[in-house]
Amino acid sequence: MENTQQKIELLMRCIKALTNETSRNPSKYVCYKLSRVMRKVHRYYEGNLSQYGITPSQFYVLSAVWEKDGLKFKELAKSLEMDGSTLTSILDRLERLELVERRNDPEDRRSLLVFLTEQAKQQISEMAHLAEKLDQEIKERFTEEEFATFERVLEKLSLD
Amino acid sequence: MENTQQKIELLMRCIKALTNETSRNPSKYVCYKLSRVMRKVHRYYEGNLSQYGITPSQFYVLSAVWEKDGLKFKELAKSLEMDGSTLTSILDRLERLELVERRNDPEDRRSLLVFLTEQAKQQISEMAHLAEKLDQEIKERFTEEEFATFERVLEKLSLD
DNA sequence: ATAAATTTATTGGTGCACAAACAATTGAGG
DNA sequence: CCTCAATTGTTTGTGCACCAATAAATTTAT
Repeated sequence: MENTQQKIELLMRCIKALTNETSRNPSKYVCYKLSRVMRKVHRYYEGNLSQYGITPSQFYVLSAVWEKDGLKFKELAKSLEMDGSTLTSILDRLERLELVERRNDPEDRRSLLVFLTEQAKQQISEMAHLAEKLDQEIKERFTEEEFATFERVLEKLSLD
Repeated sequence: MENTQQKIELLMRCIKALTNETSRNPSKYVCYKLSRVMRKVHRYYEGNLSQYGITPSQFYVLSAVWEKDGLKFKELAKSLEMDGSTLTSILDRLERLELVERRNDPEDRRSLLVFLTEQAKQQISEMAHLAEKLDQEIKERFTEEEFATFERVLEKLSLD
């Protein structure tokens, strides 16, 4: 009887530990989990993209410009949900790498338009291919349904 | 007949757009989705934790020290999977805020031990309570099974 | 038409995140 | 011992990410 009681207590402690209900460890927080995983995946992309001399964030910007060449700075920032000042600094680096070009908007002198350089146009599809491969590697580790749920939750969280 | 053909083409384009198979938009990449959501959730935590004058990362460090007071710098960095130099700068700020204290390790003069201050001990449980509330708000938006799958995928990604 | 409000991109400042170089200390092998 | 290798934490440098303040241009209101 006592033995049973002890077993029950042990099991309850296990459950609490597993569900992190009373733990003080930060790994119980959604935000912490997200940032940890994001950093890990980011480093993985980073290590692979480094052969092109660019970072993941720079790659996202290039992809967005690739999708719509010559779009406005403002639209670019909006589509990437990125603060304008962050985009400014990324464009500075991409321009120094001669992958991107800023041109004046003939219709609004406050605004500016962003274009890929010829060099970037030649490289970007190869970069995208690499990124897709990395994605595939990640997805392979899960069932389709599992990963679909994962992405659905991400999608829902990115709204609001 | 032609009409049917057109419909099929339209539907196929829809499916491609939905599955992002051929899209150049960066939002198709797992890494991009992760970082976007992470930033969003991070900002949400940040806005709430700001009443205590700390950032999410600082909160994670405080929580980890709260869990095990006086642990070694090295162990702390390892448990948070955080680069040593990052932890150094966070501890600098937490020490300036008088929430944390660095002490020499009597057993190894290279090593140092990290402690919460009295002030931090008084505040940390309230902070943790807030963070749990924020987590709860996020989880409420999904079914239990959905979120469990989400966390399981995160967990699996954070390994290896 | 002109002053005021709004929009657009940049700058400056803070706080991560990480790699590389470094100084101090400890451990191991000769 | 004593040198050489390994470990520990900090510093330095780069790249985001975001806020607040700014300057230039445009729009609105009067």
